[in-house]
Amino acid sequence: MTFSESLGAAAHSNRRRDAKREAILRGARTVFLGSGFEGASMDTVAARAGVSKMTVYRHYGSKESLFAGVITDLCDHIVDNDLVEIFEQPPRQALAKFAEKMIAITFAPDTIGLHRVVIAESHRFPQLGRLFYGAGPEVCIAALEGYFRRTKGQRGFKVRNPRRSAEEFLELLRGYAHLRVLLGIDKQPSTKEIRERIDSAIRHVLDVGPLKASVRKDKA
Amino acid sequence: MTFSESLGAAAHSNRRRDAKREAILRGARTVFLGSGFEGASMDTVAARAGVSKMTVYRHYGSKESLFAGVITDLCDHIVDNDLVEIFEQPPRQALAKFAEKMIAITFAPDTIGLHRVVIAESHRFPQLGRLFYGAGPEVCIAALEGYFRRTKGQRGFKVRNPRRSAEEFLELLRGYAHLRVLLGIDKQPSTKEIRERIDSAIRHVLDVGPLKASVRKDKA
DNA sequence: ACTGTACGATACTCTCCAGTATCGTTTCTC
DNA sequence: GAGAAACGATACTGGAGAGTATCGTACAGT
Repeated sequence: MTFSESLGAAAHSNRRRDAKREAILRGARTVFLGSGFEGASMDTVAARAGVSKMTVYRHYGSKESLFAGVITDLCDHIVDNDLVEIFEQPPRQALAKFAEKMIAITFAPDTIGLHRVVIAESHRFPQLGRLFYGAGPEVCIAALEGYFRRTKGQRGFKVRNPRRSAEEFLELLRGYAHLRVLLGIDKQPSTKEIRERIDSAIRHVLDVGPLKASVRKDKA
Repeated sequence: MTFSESLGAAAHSNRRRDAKREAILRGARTVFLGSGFEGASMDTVAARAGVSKMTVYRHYGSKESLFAGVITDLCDHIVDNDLVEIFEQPPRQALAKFAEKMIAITFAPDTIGLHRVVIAESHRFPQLGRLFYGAGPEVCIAALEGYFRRTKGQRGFKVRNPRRSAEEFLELLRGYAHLRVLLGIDKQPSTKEIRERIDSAIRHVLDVGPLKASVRKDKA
């Protein structure tokens, strides 16, 4: 929810205006994520949104403002589903499920584009860097950290510092596969690599038996 | 493009010309890393290099060509020292030394700027993404992979797949600290975080004996 | 000293693009 | 159905920046 939206749009519930605003946002999203801030032109945005350029400027006073609106909107929807309920199952399944969710979010085309453009423009818009990190990575890290904190002391966990382990789990998940996608070298990581990464991440925080045979909670 | 130019310049060793070319490259490096490709202007580059704009165009025929030259030159010098001799010591010291080296390279301002700009422009210049990855991360991964391969079977190593372990070691090293710097949130990781990351990375690939914090006596 | 090549300075062209102005038309609200 | 707000189309301004032209000057090698 953007400030101007929650104010101006809620005051008068103009259906037509909101639809246009949404169209502008969608068009601008495509263009900005594809061409970056400098590379995008307002004419292209207007054309892509199927809207007159004047309409764009009636809604967003400047290119900067529109860009900020696009990024803010995207950041609001990076992690839409709540991650808490995932953890209501045995550790291995919980972490595996969480990992799959993380992979799906991280490598979603919009997330990749957002990632790229925010890194590129973090000089011009320093606040957007913080916004993105807080709405994306930080949310995921915090969710996992909370889980580790709740399960602290339970057998089977190799967690000493919940915060550290949460970061490390997610770092092993994305790793260089993420960079390769950001650089356009790979389009997506292979399913094999995803499987291996999930396995490694879980092994890093859980005491997994030497082989596939999962050792249940017996005494040591 | 770059190849023909570098040949032509080497054919006649004109000292003055080479000095100018070097100055242009230095100036362009600063401007491009600071403002990105679109954000940089050729006038600024010329001024920064202390050179006429015409001179810039006599050396590099276009902005694209100059940009490619800058990135190529930077990629040639990401990992300048040879990493092999580092490994000629006991595993822990070897890995610790290697890790410090990697941290220093990864978080060097020029590397950060290069990273940022290559990610940003990987659409416009797809080959530069591959060039960067091959000259930076890939070199480091391969060096560590080679070490793991040579020490295969030795006691103390938790390496099953040398390639995977090499990637994971480096991923734990940079992790979100790297992203935070790329986003301009942090200027550099703290020395404490660096220490912890090196420790985690080594623990991930080495069987480290139970140290101080291993015994859980806190939090009932 | 001589000649060719590289450099500097300035001014110029051309294109692209952000943002504005105008005004007629559509659509929502009451 | 009337009035108000929003939209569309088009043309415009002003500025920034890539790349060029010209010509006079500085420097290298013989």
